[in-house]
Amino acid sequence: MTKRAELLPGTLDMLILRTLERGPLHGYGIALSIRRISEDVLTVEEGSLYPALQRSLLEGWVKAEWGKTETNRRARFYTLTPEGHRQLGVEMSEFEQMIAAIGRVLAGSQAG
Amino acid sequence: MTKRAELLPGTLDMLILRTLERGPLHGYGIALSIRRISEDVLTVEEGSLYPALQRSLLEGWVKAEWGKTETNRRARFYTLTPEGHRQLGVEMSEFEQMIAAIGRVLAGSQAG
DNA sequence: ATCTATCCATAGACAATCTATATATCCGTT
DNA sequence: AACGGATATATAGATTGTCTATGGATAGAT
Repeated sequence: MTKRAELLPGTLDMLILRTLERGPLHGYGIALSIRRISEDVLTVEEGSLYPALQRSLLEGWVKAEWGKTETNRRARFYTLTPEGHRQLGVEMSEFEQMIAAIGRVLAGSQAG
Repeated sequence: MTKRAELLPGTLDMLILRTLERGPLHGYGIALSIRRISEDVLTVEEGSLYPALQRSLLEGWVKAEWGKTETNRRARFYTLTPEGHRQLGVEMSEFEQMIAAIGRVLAGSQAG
């Protein structure tokens, strides 16, 4: 059976940063948010999420602090930094350029 | 320096199959075609291209035979099989579904 | 004859994702 | 009080895909 990817590789950091642009959130909440807004198309596995958050911390795109959720659970809240905001802009514009280019290659059989 | 990807990972097979849907072509020609149609945004490196073609051969999505180019050069021409055509349809529809989902996350409009 | 562009192909490095696992807590149910 | 399910973080290891680097071959132009 063909294994269906849960995520388009190379887009996870962008999705996380965009999610955090709406406000600080903990890891689990980020994963839920992406899944819900994507209407269950995009599933972020823990094994992808936490390494990605570590990368973003190292890059200075997010900062983290421990806190409590609304339901009184211990969780680590991530906040977008100004660098992260800038990075998101870069990634979104590169992504859109690529999608447009892919669209040009794909166009022809279904575009009409 | 930030390393810019030449290609959105996970899309190469689809781009190759779609290129071959227009007619048989050799590897080098596939790379040139993708680069030109994408207006230099997408660059397919040899180290990505040939392994991808080998995968597609093994999967039965393409078949290959040696021939000559218009300029009298020895080249291996790849042709899309019916299986490859079907596979392309699957990959394009999954891709579009993902792009739509990513678009929802990036746009931030919650569907209700 | 030498250079450039065309053409195929592989090995190894590297990065990103997924699978699997471990730990821990809160809360409702039995 | 014990249990299970949902919440929550995190890492190790496997897998996959792409890129870098390299090698070889040939046609045509200088």
